[in-house]
Amino acid sequence: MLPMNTATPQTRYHIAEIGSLLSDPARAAILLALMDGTIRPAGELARMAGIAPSTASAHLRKLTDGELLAVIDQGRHRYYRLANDRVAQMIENLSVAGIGAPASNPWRGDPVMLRARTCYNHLAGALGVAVFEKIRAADGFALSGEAVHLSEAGSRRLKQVGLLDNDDAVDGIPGRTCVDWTERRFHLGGKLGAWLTTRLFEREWLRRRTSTRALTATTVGRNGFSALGLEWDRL
Amino acid sequence: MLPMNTATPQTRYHIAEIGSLLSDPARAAILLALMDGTIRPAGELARMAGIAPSTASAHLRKLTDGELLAVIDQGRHRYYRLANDRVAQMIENLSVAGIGAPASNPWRGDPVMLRARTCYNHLAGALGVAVFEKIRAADGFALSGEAVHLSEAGSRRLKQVGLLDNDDAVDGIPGRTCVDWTERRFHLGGKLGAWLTTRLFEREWLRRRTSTRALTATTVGRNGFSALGLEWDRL
DNA sequence: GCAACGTTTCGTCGAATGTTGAAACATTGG
DNA sequence: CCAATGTTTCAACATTCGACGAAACGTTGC
Repeated sequence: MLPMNTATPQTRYHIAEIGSLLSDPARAAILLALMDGTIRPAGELARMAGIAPSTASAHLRKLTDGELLAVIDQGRHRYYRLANDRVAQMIENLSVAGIGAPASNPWRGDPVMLRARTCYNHLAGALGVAVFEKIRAADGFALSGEAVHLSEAGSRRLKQVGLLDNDDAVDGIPGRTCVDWTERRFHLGGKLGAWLTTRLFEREWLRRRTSTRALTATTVGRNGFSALGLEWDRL
Repeated sequence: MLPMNTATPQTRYHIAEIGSLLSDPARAAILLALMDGTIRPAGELARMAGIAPSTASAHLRKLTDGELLAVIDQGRHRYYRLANDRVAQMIENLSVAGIGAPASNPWRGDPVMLRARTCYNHLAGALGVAVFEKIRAADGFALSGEAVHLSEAGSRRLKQVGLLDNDDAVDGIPGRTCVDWTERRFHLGGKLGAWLTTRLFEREWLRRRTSTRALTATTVGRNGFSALGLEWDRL
């Protein structure tokens, strides 16, 4: 046997391992079902993937062993979730490249998804990117590498538009920059991103569309974003 | 059977299909071998992956059918290459998330790779991002979406530092913004990125390290980058 | 305790996939 | 035209992997 490429000794197995986890439609369905950041029990995931509970159990075991999923024990239920937002990002990226007509890609075609959607547990799409940019433009973020923290100015800005109260403690919440695959720019991820997104739901700025990751802005939200310098209708 | 998730009808199969292609170590090795943008004949890829030519042929067929690879017929040789830089990017992204200790990720640990490397056929890493930023800061790019073209000012800047000649016709070459996974910023991809990178090799600013995608700057290159406002040693 | 419920384990079946050598096909160069 | 070289096809084999039902395991609530 002639000498082979030794430059990437373990990476190939690493890639193959992740590929194996993604190579099954049932597992893909499970991952996609959790892409909105929800936490779901095994039986429900089985139903959503269209397979028997026992089959799902095997798949879930593989996915957790592979550290793509994490599990939360709660009595006779076992709730599964994506291990972290990197996994979500990876999956979002995956379906963009490669096979088939670009039309088969939901993010290429669906303007509703392009405008505003959740990526794992935080805001993505044109709106996600725009919000990130507006806050950053106001020096609202302390950035170092991919780490993000809300600055003094950022807190002030959020209070101005009514998204932050005086007794909220968000200074310490760590965020991360997250690449928005449709916009090819950054949006806010990490715990800070999740917090802000939760707040947008609480304050009723945004509402989830049924059975999609797409989001719509309420009238309150439109006004709020407008106060941030963003016009929903122009996104 | 209870109702299942109909929100993503075909995406799951799409993901599973790409996952299947990545799920084999031999195929992963083939893809990794082409990650530096090289074009290689089937036999060589077989050798690099450590498999028989007949086996490699089967894998290559799958990869081309899946549009992850493209093939260039040239006499009795068939040269394979990555289908496009999206595929390269997807693979680079893949190995970041998921299984195993982060230490097993080459881009996390290797400072040489972090500083300058090729992504498919163009420049990436800290240098790639910095070059993109410097040219952009000088209004050197016409940006629209992910499309990039070199502007008047950009041509002028490149001529100043000796990377562009008067008889070069680069106005029409289409570039694309490409997300740099280690830096979490943009660098220049597409045909324009490939052109610039080729030019950097031609002018001997950069040299490939043996058997890696990592790059080193020559003395000429250091001076050149310095003229662009970049200090190689500070990257 | 006991019944109901959710989840996992186990055994088995069938389909899909990777592997190879030998043979066929294609191209080049004498 | 023929030999050498590179690539693909073919047939056969071994292995892996997903699917399911039945049974075991664990938890909750009466």
